Amino acid sequence: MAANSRLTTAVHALAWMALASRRGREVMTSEEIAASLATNPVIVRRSLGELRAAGLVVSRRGAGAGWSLTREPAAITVLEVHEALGAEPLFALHPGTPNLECPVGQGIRPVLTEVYAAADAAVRRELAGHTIADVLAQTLASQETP
Amino acid sequence: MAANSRLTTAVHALAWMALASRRGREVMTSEEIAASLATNPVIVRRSLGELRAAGLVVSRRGAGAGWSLTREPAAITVLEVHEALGAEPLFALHPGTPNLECPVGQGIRPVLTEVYAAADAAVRRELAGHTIADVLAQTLASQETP
DNA sequence: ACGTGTTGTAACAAGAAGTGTTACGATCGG
DNA sequence: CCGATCGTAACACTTCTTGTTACAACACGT
Repeated sequence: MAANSRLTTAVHALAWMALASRRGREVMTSEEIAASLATNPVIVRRSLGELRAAGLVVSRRGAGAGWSLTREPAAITVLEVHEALGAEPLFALHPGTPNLECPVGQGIRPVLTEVYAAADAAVRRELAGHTIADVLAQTLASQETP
Repeated sequence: MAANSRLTTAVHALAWMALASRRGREVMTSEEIAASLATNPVIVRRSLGELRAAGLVVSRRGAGAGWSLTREPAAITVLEVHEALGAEPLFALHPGTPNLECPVGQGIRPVLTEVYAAADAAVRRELAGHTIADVLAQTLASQETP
């Protein structure tokens, strides 16, 4: 369970909200969203709470409250979701400082930092190429062939 | 401490072995390598053990034993190191199965699998563009300007 | 104004993974 | 045969993620 499934949770929730919105249901409760994910409503609130901080969704309290998208699904990229969740670097440098008396230990960190940044940028470019609308369309398309 | 520093450890070790090899020291003990990383020899043996399984290094036991590269540093890409360490997927799908009665829950998994695979491929392309020799050269170059 | 439904959060448990340490058997060169 | 070194198991510690329960804050309808 090491790898992050948080992006999956968030994208699924947004796609589900996008579909409901298209059907006229603009507001959804965390419980309804959790039902689609087969998980706990608190998980949904936590995830969507981060997306709200990034401005992708809004929530209203009180009776008849819930969550809504703030934009068209076609205007939300998976990259934005990823960053809203506090994207962590793919790779980390040494846990502690390496031996600086060694030529490699002294100079390798900036080099690896650059390599890792390039890999990170590549992931971002890839995620930026998909929107919530794309994901939803492909999800529904895969079910039209019985 | 969430992110993987294993790639850093392994690349650092290989670069250090490459430098030593260039200086005539073909065999290094895990203790010498650990000294450059400022960590425990067992950490090094664990990392290099995975690289040995991938054929990137060899080890010899007994007195005067240690580790050696099996190829020129210019022929080892960072991608190979990454894969030798058992590269895990960047993102995971749902921890459990989502609700299959929901159209999104039913169809989203293959869609996300594709998106994640594309991101993975992008990282691999990036890492394939750097070799141990590159990393070592850049590491040493950064120290020539006092 | 009240009651109800929902969010917002805190607290906690369980599990997984990474890092580091100690210990000890296995192996090989001299 | 001895000593150095690998190979590996066992363990502790930390951090992260997921999931759960609990409860206060809040807002809408009546």
